[in-house]
Amino acid sequence: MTGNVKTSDKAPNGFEIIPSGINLLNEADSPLPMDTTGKVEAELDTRLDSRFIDLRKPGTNAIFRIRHEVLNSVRKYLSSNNFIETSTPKVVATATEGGTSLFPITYFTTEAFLNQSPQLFKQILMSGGMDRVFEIGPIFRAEEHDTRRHLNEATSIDIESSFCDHFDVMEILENMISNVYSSVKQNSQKQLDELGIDLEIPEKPFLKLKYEEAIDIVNQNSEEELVWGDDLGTSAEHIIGNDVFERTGQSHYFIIDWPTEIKPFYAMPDENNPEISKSFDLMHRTMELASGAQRIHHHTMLSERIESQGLNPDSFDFYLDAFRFGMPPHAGWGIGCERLLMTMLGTENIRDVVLFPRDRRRLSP
RNA sequence: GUUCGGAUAGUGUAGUGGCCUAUCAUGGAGCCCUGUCGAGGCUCCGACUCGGGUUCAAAUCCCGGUCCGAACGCCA
Repeated sequence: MTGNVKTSDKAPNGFEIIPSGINLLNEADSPLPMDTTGKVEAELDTRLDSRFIDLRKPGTNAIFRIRHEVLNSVRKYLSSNNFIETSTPKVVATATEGGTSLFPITYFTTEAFLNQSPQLFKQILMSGGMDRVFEIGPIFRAEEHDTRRHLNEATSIDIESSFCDHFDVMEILENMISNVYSSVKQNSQKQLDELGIDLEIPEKPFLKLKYEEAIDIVNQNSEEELVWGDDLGTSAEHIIGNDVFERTGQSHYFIIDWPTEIKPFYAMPDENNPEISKSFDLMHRTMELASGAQRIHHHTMLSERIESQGLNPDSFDFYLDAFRFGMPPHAGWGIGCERLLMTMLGTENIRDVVLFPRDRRRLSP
């Protein structure tokens, strides 16, 4: 449309165009798959089937502009703290950590898998003298989970840093989270307004709750009878999250001092008490956001840990070799980008913050 | 994977055996009105997830399939 733009008190936006010409660029079919004006809600499933229309709604659009701001501020923050961005393979020969199921694919004539985490590769880089690295990329999990907070393809923000322990990287993590919140508040206020969100920046430092304290909270506040060594289930996470929130008014906190047995093989056992590992989870009141640890940097110890978790060290040669020629002590973490966004914006479903989510039932669009 | 719940116009919904040739909103088509609003008024259009069963009678009850949601499990 061409014409003169005039200010007008009566126009909803404060201005209007007095047209002198209209040129039809392309016609739209009718009816539309859903309403874009906010008069009639559409269910998530309907919206995802027609993302191209859904994205025309200001609220949906705002989410993805904020997502950009989150990733942009993560890159800026980590870069300015001497981390360099890396890209590691998503097509891999073996399971990363053994725990979760992987998607098998055909790679020419052999079987390969989609990677569940850049973990092993970023550790290899530590041996190569790339002292501080980060990666933002897709991870794939073949778990048949069916919840509001799981995806089969997610975006992971990962760091690894040499000459650091778990406390050092926890500090980087909480600083980064705080920085992301500030950046979004500063640069995406229009989008936050569109979503009706008054963003509160989490207070630092985040509470550090010991695993054994977390267990006590659950046992005191519920019917559950957890014993040392048990993993924390969903309802336990909620009980702990609510307890922390009531006491501190904060949604973010760390759980530290996890039993070595329930953490991945590469987590460093505590020197004074090997039953406990130098690992942590970053929790939000509603769910787990990140996990990290100081890593084992001794070849022999690592090889033994792989074996004791029922895995075959031979299939980890490509990884273990990096520990034989001078691996510095190092630590790192990985945080789910979608969970970070979801908890920040308070969306009901993680699929709300992914353009084209992949879950157990959805492979298209 | 387990348990529970659901599926009605393009979209979101009402309807728990006969009053359903199925409600309302939004949308579309048309007419009227109108400096502004999600403009308004009127007319019309458009749907019971699929298959089987019960019954004189099924959107409604029963069985199975498909799809969807929630909690849990698993995990980030």
